[in-house]
Amino acid sequence: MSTPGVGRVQLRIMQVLWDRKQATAREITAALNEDEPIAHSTVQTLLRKLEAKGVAAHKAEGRTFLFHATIKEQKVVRKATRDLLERVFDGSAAGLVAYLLKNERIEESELEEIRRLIGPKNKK
Amino acid sequence: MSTPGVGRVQLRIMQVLWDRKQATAREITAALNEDEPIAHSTVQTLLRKLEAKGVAAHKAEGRTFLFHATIKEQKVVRKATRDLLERVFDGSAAGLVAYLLKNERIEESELEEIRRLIGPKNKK
DNA sequence: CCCTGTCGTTTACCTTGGTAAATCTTTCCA
DNA sequence: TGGAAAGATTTACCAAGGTAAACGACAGGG
Repeated sequence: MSTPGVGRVQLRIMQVLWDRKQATAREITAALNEDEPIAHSTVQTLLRKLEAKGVAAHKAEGRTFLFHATIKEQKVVRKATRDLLERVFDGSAAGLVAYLLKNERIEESELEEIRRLIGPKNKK
Repeated sequence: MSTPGVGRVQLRIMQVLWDRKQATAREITAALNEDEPIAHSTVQTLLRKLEAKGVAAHKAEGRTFLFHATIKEQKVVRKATRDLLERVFDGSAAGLVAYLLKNERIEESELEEIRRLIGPKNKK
């Protein structure tokens, strides 16, 4: 299976799991509520859906469940990025990079790092 | 209204409209079918949905409709990119650029263009 | 011992995107 | 002139994502 897609809120849940390695539903709800209101039952429903698609799992810790991610963040990042690339930039990573450089503000310190990543012009 | 989101296929339809300035439903169906099979009625349904959300419109040309986009491609590109940025890269354009440079193949000729866009290191 | 709060589970909607057949309508040619 | 072809419109599903109340089970305090 080719990395299932996760929705917006589902992703936020996954991010909590990646951050903390493991967390109870309650903890996740608390974490998400720092940004936007969401009912605990909603979080539980989403956790189920995440487990159903195999990207998260849980083990019982007494009466409560401890959830953890079963897929690497890298995979999800890759899929999300590839999606944008395919849909909007005709598959061209360079096109997206160019777009970002032209249209989004980037700090000089960050540009520095980017220059480093590209490396010097190597003449062929 | 803050630029409505358009789905995968809806976006492909919009891309045809941006390309050709205007097109009939038939022409759009034909264009999409070059890549993947899709029923004409599906295209028509989607065109309606696009009109409903105000990103496309039509004028009658005899018995048939001529559709055209009513929103700039730039807007949709921006929204889609911002979405990925917010959801996955914590809003950091530099983070996404770095990710792309590290994980996606980019041609040397394209790198050249990217270097140009960044500009030379200006020492502080 | 029982009541209440906390767990997880079940059930129920709503929206959006996608897919497409069925149907109404008009045109035009055989 | 009558019916097929081609438009548009209506109607119908299905899946996914999100939202959340309702419900059943249980542990722990008073």
